[in-house]
Amino acid sequence: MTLDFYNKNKKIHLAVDCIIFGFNKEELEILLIQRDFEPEKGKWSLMGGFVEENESPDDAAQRVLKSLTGLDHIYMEQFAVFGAPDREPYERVVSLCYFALINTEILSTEYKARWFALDQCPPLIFDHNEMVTQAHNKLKKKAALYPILFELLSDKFTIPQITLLYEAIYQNQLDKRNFTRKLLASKLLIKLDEKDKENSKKGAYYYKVDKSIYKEKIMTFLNFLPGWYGE
Amino acid sequence: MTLDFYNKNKKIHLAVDCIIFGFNKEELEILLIQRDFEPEKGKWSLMGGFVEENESPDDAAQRVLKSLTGLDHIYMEQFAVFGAPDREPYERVVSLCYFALINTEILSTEYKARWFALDQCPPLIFDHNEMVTQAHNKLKKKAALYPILFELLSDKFTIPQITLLYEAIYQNQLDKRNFTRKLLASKLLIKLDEKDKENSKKGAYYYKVDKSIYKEKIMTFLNFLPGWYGE
DNA sequence: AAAAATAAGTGTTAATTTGACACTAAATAA
DNA sequence: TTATTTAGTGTCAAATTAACACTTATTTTT
Repeated sequence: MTLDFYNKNKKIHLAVDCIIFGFNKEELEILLIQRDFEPEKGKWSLMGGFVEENESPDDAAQRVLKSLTGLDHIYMEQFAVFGAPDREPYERVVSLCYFALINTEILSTEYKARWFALDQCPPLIFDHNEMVTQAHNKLKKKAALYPILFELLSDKFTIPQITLLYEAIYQNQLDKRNFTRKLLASKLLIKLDEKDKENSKKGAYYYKVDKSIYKEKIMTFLNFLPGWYGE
Repeated sequence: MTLDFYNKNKKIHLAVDCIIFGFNKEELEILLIQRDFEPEKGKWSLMGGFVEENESPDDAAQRVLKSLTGLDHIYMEQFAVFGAPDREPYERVVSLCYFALINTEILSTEYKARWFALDQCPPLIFDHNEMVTQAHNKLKKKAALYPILFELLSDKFTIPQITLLYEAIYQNQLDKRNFTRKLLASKLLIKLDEKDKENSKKGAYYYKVDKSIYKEKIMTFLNFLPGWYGE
């Protein structure tokens, strides 16, 4: 069945781009690849690729990310569409943008993707720098409203670690006492017996997320940061 | 310049769909059209159409909405992508979804689009019902966090009116005194001398948004509703 | 002209949450 | 044993929240 309705429309290249933020104890980083193919060979860019015939955009994002970085089963959120007719100089491509935040350690060194400090991000191809800026803004908002960040850290983490993560995202200092109080008030954290002794002499207790109440409690996290609500 | 890189990719039909919520004194409504063209002729659907060669998706959404409803310069937000390979049975189409909230009164009767109470939305083509659900969830979240709703009402409005709007969106009762207090605490509202006498004997004062401080104050609206944060 | 009806508008209080503030505790290294 | 380092904790005043019901202005009815 071929309908005139569809035939009259010109199809468009559809792509996905992945903005992967990384955190590992100190600062917020971003994952980039140096293109070893034309066009724009040799330049830095986000991980991107076309949506294939029989996959959804979400699947395409997963596939592209895995093929370029080896990262598998990363939960990415689709957050923007870049679709200006002339955004790529060669042919028209509409790009669906996804972002995620992961622990930098889980990246295998076999792949050519490289971490950059967010504030030292090099010039990227096309409109990719703008994509990074928008993704960072989205991340700030998300972090203020949802405890997603717990999921994105490893399955266990210390309070000093999560504090540093929030400080990295917002590029600001947080009051340790007040922040800890809010964290614990959520009742989402379960204290483990184990301590992380790598980062201090005293050692900090590990916590994990209480998944059983996670879904219902998700909303108690509003106002998570004092006066910091993103954008 | 034709690059192998692009040639290897199969292009895809790209469409936009517009979810337009309407409010007018009482309940939340949704704008739909009955298709007078194939495929799915005669069925109810959202306002949709393809992205053309030389327009951005945002422009396409504006054009499609205007052509089907006459509505012009409506600020719509792109909030989701529906892209499962088989979401339309005829050919593959990836749809970019936009939503907005407007006053039902501004719709001209010359067009065939029709308002439905949100809770009496008929079955729609393809995955359009799911699009409506997702847009409604997004609207709830937005309304809790931003004072956008003021912009979507007419340029002047009464406090009882805006209270009803929030109640319609959240399908819940709000405490009039507490809600009024929060509204005024934002200092975003300027009281006018004029009263709306249509809806009560006593009459309710009109207010308008103080645009001069609107931008900076936008964030003071967080926690606008008691315990209601959407999703 | 008085009374009834309707929706607008307003205040108090107790409980909770916030943000500002600095010391003690635990472990290791010197 | 002393010094060093980072984890972990408590108080208080101020602000915000949510629960609560009566008065006011106007029109309609009698």
